[in-house]
Formats: sequence, C-alpha cells, structure tokens
Amino acid sequence: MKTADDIIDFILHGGEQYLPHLTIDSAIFGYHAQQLKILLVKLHGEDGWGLPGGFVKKQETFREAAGRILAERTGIENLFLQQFYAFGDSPYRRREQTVADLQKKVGPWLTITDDNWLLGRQISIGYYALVDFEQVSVQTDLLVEDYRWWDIQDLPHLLYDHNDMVNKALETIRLQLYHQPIGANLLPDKFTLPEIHILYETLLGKSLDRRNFPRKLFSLGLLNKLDQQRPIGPHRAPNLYEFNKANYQKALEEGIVLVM
Amino acid sequence: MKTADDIIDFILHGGEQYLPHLTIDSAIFGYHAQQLKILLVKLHGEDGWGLPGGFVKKQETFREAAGRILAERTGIENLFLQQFYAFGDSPYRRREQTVADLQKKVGPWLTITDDNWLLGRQISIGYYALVDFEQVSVQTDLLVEDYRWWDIQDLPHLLYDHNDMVNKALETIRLQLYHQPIGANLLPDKFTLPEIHILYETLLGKSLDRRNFPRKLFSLGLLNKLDQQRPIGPHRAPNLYEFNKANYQKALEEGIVLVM
DNA sequence: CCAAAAGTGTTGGAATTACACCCATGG
DNA sequence: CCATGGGTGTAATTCCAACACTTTTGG
Repeated sequence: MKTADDIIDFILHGGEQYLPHLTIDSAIFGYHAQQLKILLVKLHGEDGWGLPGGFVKKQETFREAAGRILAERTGIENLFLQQFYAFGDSPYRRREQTVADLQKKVGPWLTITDDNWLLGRQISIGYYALVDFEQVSVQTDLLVEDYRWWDIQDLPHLLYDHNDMVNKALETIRLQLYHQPIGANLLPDKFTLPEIHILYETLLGKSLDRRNFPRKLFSLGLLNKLDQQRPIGPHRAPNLYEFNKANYQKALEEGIVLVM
Repeated sequence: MKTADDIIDFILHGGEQYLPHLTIDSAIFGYHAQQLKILLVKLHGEDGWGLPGGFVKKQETFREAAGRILAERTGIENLFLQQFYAFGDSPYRRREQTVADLQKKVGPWLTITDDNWLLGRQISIGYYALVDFEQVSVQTDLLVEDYRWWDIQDLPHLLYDHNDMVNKALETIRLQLYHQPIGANLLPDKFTLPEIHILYETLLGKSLDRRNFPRKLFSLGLLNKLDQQRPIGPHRAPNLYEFNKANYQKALEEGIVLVM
C-alpha cells in the first residue's frame, strides 16, 4: 500500500482481496525508560489517534493478518501476539458507516457508491503484542500520517472504541501475567534484574518487593544469570540475565501460577 | 423462525436483517448428576452435532445476540454469558462457502444465486454460558432437528471447528475460575456442599480436599448456610447453602484470587 | 570520598496441606 | 443395625512478606 493509486484501488476494490466488515486492531505495547508505552497512529483523513489496524485477506488467518499488519507498521516479525477480544458492541460500531461518512473521509477526489465494501457495520478483533521498544521503527506512508509511543497513563481520547480496546488489552495482560511468563518480547535479549522488575511493576501497576520478586522467577527456572555486567554511569554495574528459553517456553505452554 | 416460509425468507433475504459472515456460537454448559454437560444441537441439513448458534442483527450487540440465541434455544433469559474467543482461522473457516456447498445444504427446493448473503468466509464469536441444567427445555423446530446434553468427556466429532471451540471455552472457564466465582448459574438456588465441591472438581479436572475446599468459599464470604437439609435416601441429609449474592457480585466485579 | 544504585538472608506469621473419626439417615 | 455418604478440627509444613545493611562504581 504505497502509492495514491494503490489507496484508491483499495478503497474502491479492496473487497476483492479483503474480508469486508472486519478489521484487526493491535495494541502494541513497548517498554522503555521504565515506562510502558503503546504505539498509536494517526491516519490521513482521521481526526485523532488510534490503534494500528488493518483488514484480513480472504485466505489469511487472523493471526497471520495481525502479524502482517504489525510487520508493516513496526518492521518486527514473529512477535508474541495474542487475541484478546472481539469488539462490535460499542455505539460507534453498531452505527453503520454510511456513504456520506465514508465520502467525508476519502475527500472529494473519489466518489463512493452505495455498494462500496467499506460501508456498513465494522467489527474488530483485538490482538495485543509486546515488543522491544528499541527494535521498532515505524514507517509513515500515504495512509499513516504520524505515529507516536504514548505513556499508557497519559492516553488521549482515541478514535472510536479504541480506548476500550486498550483497557481490555491491559486487563487481559494483567490476568495473563499470573499464568504465563511475560518479558521475552518486551525486553532486550540481555537485561538486568531492575529492568524486569520495573517491567512487572509497570504492567501490574503495583510495587513488588525487590528481593522477593527475582526469587519467584528463579524458582521457576526462568532466568539464567550471565557473567556480564552493564555499566550504568557512576553506580554499581548490574548483572545481566537472559531468559531460559526451554523453561520459558514450557511455562508459556503449560501455564504457571504466580502470586505477586 | 417458525414456518418453512420464514426459513426460506431467512436463507434468501436474511442479509437485510442480519450481519453477513458473522455468527455467534455458544458453548452452553450445564451440570447434572455430577457431570459437566454441554448442550449440542443437530440441525436439519447438517450431518452432525454442533454448538447452538445464530446470526447477529444489524443493530444488536454481540452480547444481546448471544442472549437472544440462548433464550430461543433453552428458554432461559439473563444468563451469565461470556465472550471467550473469535474463531476464523481453522481450515474450514478459511475455505469460503460456495454456491454449490450452500445449495447442497438447502436442498433442491430453493435456488441459491451467487449474491446470496450466506456465501463466503464465515467467522464466529464464541460465548460460553453456565446454566442450571434443570431449567433448560430445548425447543426443536424446523431448524433444530434434535438436541442433547453430552458429557464433555465423551463428545463426538463436531461440525466444523466446534471441537476447538469447546476446548477453548473450557480452557477459559478453568482460568476464570481462579479469578471469579462460578456456580450461581450452574447450580440450583439451594445446593449442598458436595454438589458445589464436585462441580469445581469437574471444572478443574482435579480433586480438591473435601475439608479445605469449603473453607475457601467461606473465607470469601460467598456462601450462606441455610437451616435446611436435603433428604437423599438412606444417608445423612446434607445441609443446604445459597450464594451470598452481594459478596458473589462483588467478587465477580472485583475479581478474586483462588488457589486450589 | 561521596552519591546513587545493586546485591543479598533471615525471621515471624499466615496460609495451605494433610489427615481420620464420628454422625445421621432410610431401608 | 448396617451401609453409605456427610460433617468436622488440628498439627505440621510450606510459603510469603517484611525488612536493612554492605558493595560497587564513576566522578
């Protein structure tokens, strides 16, 4: 989706390639400077910020679509991606998109006819992703006017029902945190104990004991201690750790019970 | 949906009233004779058993649709209903329904044209419900040829991806059990400790200590002891309990942490 | 040598588990 | 009176939470 012609073709004939009335929207969480952030985009023709999203190709799985959309936006492939909810109930989504609505969005250069595939009620399936902030480089293009990482404490009013989506995604992540390990996709390969500690605190929104917290991860065999330190200015250099991939994978599949 | 004419109208013109390409399917669990059961239906024109489902009206929420479909099938209203997943990835769902497929299903009396609203890829949103087995009376009609409660241990091969749906629903319920109370909709208003005990064991698929189990429910204030017993043949009559509605509701909303 | 952050062990209390005997009932 | 299932308390253990001082580093 690069040139203006491509976009015109998408608006008029996208229905030949994509499923109509269904989008995937992704809450992409990244972690940086001890802050949990979420990636929002601003599209040309839209008035505010929203979650990055896209349509599902007719032969594609939801999962593949979510991965493709994410790769298009962030450049990262093979992410931890999880479906968290299907959205269709908000007043915005129950009101059908009319010819006039759509015409207003696309501007006067295109004429929308009443059989356009984008008309009607749109539902959305939400996926969340946890990414290493530093690996992401967002591409702006003819669709995406701007993008930005936002503190989740400090979100603006988002388009449509996207605030609901963010809240539901966070709620799901917090619950999942008690049954699955999280972090392998939010942190760099090698990280320090304070880093993962603050990550968990940020996700759960509460403070965790500095001495007890690592014990739980160790007792589950999730961490390997490395023989390296990271210099961090005029302070004691913290040790580096990595996830024990085998145990991490096992914990993902079989589930764990964490009490924090 | 009662007469043959209604059904013909539904097949030909349902798209005017319902959202195309989207169904709601419900995993309706009931509990009886110390067995967790699931309600399956067999539709006219289909070869096997599947979950009861239906379409969403254009102005209806998913939630309302799930409730309406459930009420139509079981006669129960105002149920505990929970969305658990959106299904669209299985090979069956990615293969589009063709004119020939649909024609075969509806039989030779109707002619399916290539603009029929039922053609194409169908996705489904799964809801689960927990119901009191005894309150349910299923109606057969021109669509539903037969219905039956099945032991979940003993399910047949279901239509399409419905086995996946049942498994995902069970998995979700088991996880939810640790964070929300369950039972008010599966048990009669008054029940005995052994009944709720075996219910939890059945849902979790593991045995729970007969003396420790009730203590947890009591410590959360979920149960009121009644001054009644239930005669059960030549044995000691077990006491009856009811849920403490206020605490139950609070636990539902705020969440709990159960370790079992 | 100083400021800032990392690292590390122990203890008291709470929560969880494990376990066995008596009671009530209807036939 | 007997077979069956219901009811109940305690002790041992494990798990969890709370807590403060020492070490390292660069400036």
